[in-house]
Amino acid sequence: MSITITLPDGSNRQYDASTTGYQIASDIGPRLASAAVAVTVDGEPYDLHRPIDRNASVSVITENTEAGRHVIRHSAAHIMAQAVLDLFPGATFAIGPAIDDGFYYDFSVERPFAPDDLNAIEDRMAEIVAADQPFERSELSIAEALETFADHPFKVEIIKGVDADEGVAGDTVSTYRNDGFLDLCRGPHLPSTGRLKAFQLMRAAGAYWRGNEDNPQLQRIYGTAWESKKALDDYLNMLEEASKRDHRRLGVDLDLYSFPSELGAGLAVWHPKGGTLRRAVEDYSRRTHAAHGYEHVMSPHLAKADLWETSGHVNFYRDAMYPAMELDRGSHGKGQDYFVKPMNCPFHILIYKARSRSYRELPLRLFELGTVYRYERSGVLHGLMRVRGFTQDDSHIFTTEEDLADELQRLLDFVLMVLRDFGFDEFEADLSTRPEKYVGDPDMWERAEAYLASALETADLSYQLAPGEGAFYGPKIDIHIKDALGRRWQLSTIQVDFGQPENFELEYATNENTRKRPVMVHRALLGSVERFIGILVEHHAGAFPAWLSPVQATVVPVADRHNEYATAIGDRLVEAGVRVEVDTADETVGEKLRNAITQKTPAILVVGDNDVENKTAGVRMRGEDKEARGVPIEKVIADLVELVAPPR
RNA sequence: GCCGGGGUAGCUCAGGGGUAGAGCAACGCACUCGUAAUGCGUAGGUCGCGGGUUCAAAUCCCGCCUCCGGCUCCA
Repeated sequence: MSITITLPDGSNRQYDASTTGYQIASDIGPRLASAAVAVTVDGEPYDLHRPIDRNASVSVITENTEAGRHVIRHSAAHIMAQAVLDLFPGATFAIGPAIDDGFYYDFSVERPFAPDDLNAIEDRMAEIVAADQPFERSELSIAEALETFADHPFKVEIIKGVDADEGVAGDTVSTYRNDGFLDLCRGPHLPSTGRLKAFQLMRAAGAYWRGNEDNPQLQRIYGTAWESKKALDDYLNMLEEASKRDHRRLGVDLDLYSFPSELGAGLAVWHPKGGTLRRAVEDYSRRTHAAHGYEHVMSPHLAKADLWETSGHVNFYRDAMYPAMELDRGSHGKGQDYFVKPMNCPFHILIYKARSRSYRELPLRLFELGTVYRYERSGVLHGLMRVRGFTQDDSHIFTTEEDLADELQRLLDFVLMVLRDFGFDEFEADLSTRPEKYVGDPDMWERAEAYLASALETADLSYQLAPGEGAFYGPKIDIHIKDALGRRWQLSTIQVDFGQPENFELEYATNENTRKRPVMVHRALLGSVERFIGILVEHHAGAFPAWLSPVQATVVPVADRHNEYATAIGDRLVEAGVRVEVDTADETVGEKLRNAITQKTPAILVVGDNDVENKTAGVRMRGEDKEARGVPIEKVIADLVELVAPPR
């Protein structure tokens, strides 16, 4: 019997009903055949050697694509599990998917894996790869599978689970066998273990079964696998580059901030240079908000428990709040509980409520660089990226529902402008819609979701829908940026809130002198200033755009006798608004230059005899290894003034 | 919080029951130098904190703090 195979280019080929993806790939070309790791048949992933027995559209998955690497990594996970089960008698295995950049597998073992164990496992994996064992697919009924995996309780749970997605489809499950190792798996897999060309185990860690702390903790091993040794090396180099850019390391090298253990976990102090950087960021934020119709407000760090009860935080957010402090306790009576603020919104609401509001003053945009404190569990703290006290560029917009669409559009334009000004130009957005538990009118929700979507479309921002992921009080947009290493960070968030205006009974007077309830929008552009600066440091690898650099220019005198001239130039630059250092250290030019380069100073001015005589300087810009000699000092100053100008 | 690995000079790290080590940084002296490390010298440590074992603890044991990698959550 003959079947018709349709290829992605629309062409058709005739085959026997027992053909395989490998056969088809080979007919197209030998190079494709050797790069192929699997195929899709009418969109469904198939092993290369799994027979295709019907008319279908087939496309070949090659090893150098994300889909291809997914297959490679999934097979690598199997081979690792096989090695672990070989080496650790009594071990049982749970789940082992491919993930971004690699794979992991979770095991239940008698003792946690030690670093040396990973080497042994890697060696065993290499043997399995060398043996080039074919992966063989077969299908079992649920009953057969339960019997087959009776010794592996986590597999049994997966087989029984209706929602589980690991190889479960209808009445049967598929398994893959290579040599003596059998795993429950949906596939597809590489044709054989020998096709795993480049892999490395990365680390072991504890992980809860299904990510739930109430479940037993398993031992997870992370690995990475690639289509070639070169691709693996590139990835390892990227990790190396990332660790060189680590904001915690650069924080020390560039003297920006530190995390003294005397302070406590998750708390940072800002050194003068970090303080300067942070002030540049915050000044920019204040300036641009003022220019975009925001009014600056300020609020204290504490408020009475009553306020947090009205706002719902005590009910919904208490886990992340610091415990209450009882103040003003009299000699017999009970005092008043106060909470440190985890959010700024209730304060801004109180400002709104301070007097009656008219439709004429809406949208009212209240802005604050508000420092909030959230209790984060000790294990999750991470440099500036995850701290226990941080400052949000926070704003609450009070608007009529009629103005909401326009306001969201303006807001999104503003967000993108700000992120671009800091050097980010790749964005992705998530639109999170109404969850099962929600407050407010469903029609209003739908309208707000539509406004958010249309704002995204008008801004030409690609976005993913996250159905049901909105907060209970309103839908939201989250904006992610991609940094210089291609990593994705969530920065901005725009959240519509139907709940708080209700909680606080907010109103405004309409043009007909009736009372209506405003809609609130919570939004933060940089998110947390601390975290944002951590991301900036890593994105720019510490070589900040000149307007953000703590030191924008360093003046290097060639010898002692040029110190006076160098200092005079420094004074001129300070007057012109440039952040400058004059390096009069008793060192060679080479050493002083090296220090300034290591500190990633945007501009270095070297001055010697010729410069003193001619009122010039040698100018060496960051990233260039050729300098300009004898530049007239007036031009140097004018150029630097231009260089350090903020984007707006 | 849980699992694993760490904490020795400002930084990066070696050492491992019996007088605490290196490189860089710092400080001093000499050198006065034209685009990525001048030379010589000096100083610097309750070996994270507390308790225990021991004639003796940085080293072994216990507890705590803190950092790193994960789990979970999010700015």
